[in-house]
Amino acid sequence: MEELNLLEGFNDAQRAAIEYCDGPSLVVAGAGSGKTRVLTYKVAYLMSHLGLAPWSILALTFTNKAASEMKERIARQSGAECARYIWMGTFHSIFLRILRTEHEAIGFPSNFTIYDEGDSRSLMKSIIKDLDLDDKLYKPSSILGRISNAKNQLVDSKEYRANASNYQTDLRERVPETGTLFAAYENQCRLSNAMDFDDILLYTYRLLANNEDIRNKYAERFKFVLVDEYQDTNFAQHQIVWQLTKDSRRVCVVGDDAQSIYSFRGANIDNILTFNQLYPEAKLFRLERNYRSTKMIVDAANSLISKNSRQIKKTIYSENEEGDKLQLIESYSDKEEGEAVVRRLRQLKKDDKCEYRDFAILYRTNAQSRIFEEVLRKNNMPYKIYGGLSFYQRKEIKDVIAYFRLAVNPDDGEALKRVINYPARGIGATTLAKINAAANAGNASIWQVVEHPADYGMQLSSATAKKLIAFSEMIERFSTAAAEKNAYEAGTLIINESGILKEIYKSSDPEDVNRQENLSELISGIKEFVDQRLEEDTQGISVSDYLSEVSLISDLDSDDGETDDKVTLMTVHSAKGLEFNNVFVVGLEENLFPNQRVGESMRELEEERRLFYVAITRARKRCILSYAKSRFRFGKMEFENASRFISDIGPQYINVARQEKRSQFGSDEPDLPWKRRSMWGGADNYRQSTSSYSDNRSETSWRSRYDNREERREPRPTPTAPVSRLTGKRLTPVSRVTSTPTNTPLPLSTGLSIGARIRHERFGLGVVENIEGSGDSTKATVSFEGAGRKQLLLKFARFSVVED
DNA sequence: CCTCTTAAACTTTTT
DNA sequence: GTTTAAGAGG
Repeated sequence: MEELNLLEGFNDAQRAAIEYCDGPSLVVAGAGSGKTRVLTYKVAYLMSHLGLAPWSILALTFTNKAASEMKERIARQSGAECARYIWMGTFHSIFLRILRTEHEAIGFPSNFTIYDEGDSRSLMKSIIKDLDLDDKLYKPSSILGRISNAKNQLVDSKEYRANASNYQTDLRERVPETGTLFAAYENQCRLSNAMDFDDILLYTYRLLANNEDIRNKYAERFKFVLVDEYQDTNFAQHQIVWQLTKDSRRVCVVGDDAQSIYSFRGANIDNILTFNQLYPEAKLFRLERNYRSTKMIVDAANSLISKNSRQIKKTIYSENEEGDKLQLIESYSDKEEGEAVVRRLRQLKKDDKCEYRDFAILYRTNAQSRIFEEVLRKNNMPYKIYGGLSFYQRKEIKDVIAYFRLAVNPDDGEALKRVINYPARGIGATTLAKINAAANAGNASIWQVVEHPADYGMQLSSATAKKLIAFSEMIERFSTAAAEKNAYEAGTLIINESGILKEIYKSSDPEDVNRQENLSELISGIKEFVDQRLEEDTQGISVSDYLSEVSLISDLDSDDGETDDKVTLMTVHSAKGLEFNNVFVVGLEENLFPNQRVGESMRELEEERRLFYVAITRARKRCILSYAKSRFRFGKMEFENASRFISDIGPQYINVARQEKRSQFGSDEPDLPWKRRSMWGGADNYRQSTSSYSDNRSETSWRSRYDNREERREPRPTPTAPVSRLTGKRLTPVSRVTSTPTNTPLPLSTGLSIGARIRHERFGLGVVENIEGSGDSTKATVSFEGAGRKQLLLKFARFSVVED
């Protein structure tokens, strides 16, 4: 165990923040001010100086990443034993744990499932359909957004409907039935024994606020409560913390208003201000010294954030070296941006003799990652992408998880709908619709109807009834397995007996091989989960325990980042709390960063600016900004101006790298020889890395590529202009362009004969083995080289005869 | 009832 | 450009 007594290496402000434990405190911690270090030391201090037991400390974070990092650090400082018993995790994971224990008080069985966003959306969609509302007006995601806002304000459907002003707002927004939908959604969740993310907070609040004994139990258990990233908490979280600490008043919240970037999810900077109202005696500590970045970066970030009006006053400063100015790379297109950034990255790596892991490329939206991925791959540079569609979002994984969920909680309607006919077992949409209707009529879960169809007035053919019985018996077997075996044993049994394994291993397409790999990764993940818990002697190795953990993980936080040397690609949001020697912030264009939807809203614009502030302050040594004048969006080339945020930074902090190369788009000037000369001439830094590129692209090759491109835009002259079947008239050029058939369906009179060789649009080369029928229903049996034997209805098949 | 083809919508950001 | 939804063929 490390020596803690000295509190060495902390400045006065940090030390004061650590040592003050007598009452509530608010620590305003600027970017890079050693916030996490202070927090972890404070936890250690609570144990060593105040003698608090690990299990009497509650430390709440916002993300899994932050929680696991803190856990790790505390394990290093105070020993793994201590770290394990501290109540440390995200709001959602800690409260979920409490809710499972106290489930009776909120009227849920303990095995309730967590609906992710996809589940919520499909549930809402089916509710909208069931209520026969116009799906043009009622978009599941926007309705869910309204419901989410309400829940974050601790309002349930009953209260929502009781409040007339909600109805007025909904009426104005042309969704007057929102309250009805809210109630139906809530009811369905209850029937399915399920909660969504917001419910976890809402029910936790209810639990504490309505049950004084339970509130006391936890308020007394947690002798000290710490909250990280307080600026990102919403009202519900804020109120839960209040319930837990209003008596003890031993609470420390840490946050930075300048880094509040989650208001879209209900986060409220005002919680920091309200904190002072709720706890008038709270002490305020400011951590203003930045230990992470160079003076240049800190000053630049300060100059940016000073453009925001709403903020707590503070002066962030750095005592580190001066550092280089920020750099701005301008490119003509998104593709060139990718190349320029990677080129610069390679150069920096060479100059500084540093590693790939010293670099991060940060962007506003996940969609921007693709280009950088491509360029990095082309350059054989290792990279790692965070975010995007996570492992647990993949179809095959969600299918397996759905079976697990059903095994633990058969009432889980969304899981049931997902797998009742996967793998195919002849229970199709028609049957499911009937079951659903019966469930709605009887206010029962789908599972109840499946289990006892007759009780709900279902009239089924004997074949269908048989299939349903087989399905429900299977689920019951799974339930038994989930209850008796550990997650790994039960999991493999389920994957086998459900038919998923067979389904996924039945073909060897590259895509299916990929799914197979994912499936085996999932299985080994479950094994790891079980083994690790056995090793650590942690309770809970059942499927249910596994699900609880998995349902709150969105990003794959397999932190092998320490061991392998890779460039990091992520959104700015997910970069929060991290740091890198060199940071590229890319796509700095209007309508992208700041994002399009910001529009005129000053508040949202300021949030975007804070987001940019977060991006810049991730950098220790160098920060490189980049934008492209044109970019592919929504399948179209779009032109944009540089982001206003670039000019929000004082010009004295930025160097503009010269544009190096002409694009084939957006310019009517020819390729410029002098531009290339300037690269050779060594006027800028990119000389060596770009030279080979421009070499390969001589004037002629560039020109011919351009010309080809132009040519392709013209409608190609068609040898035989298509003739409308109905009118016999020649089709207009317009419709010809939109529907140019590459393979005109062969007239039947062609006299296709047995033994003929044909080329099919999709299946490739094949030999006709048999022909049967006549007229429109003429069928040919064709044996294809790649795709095997197929039956083709000649009326529709798209193929051509291959002449010998 | 399943699978393939085509059309439409879509992009913030995360628990 | 990508993914998902609806529609139609087999």
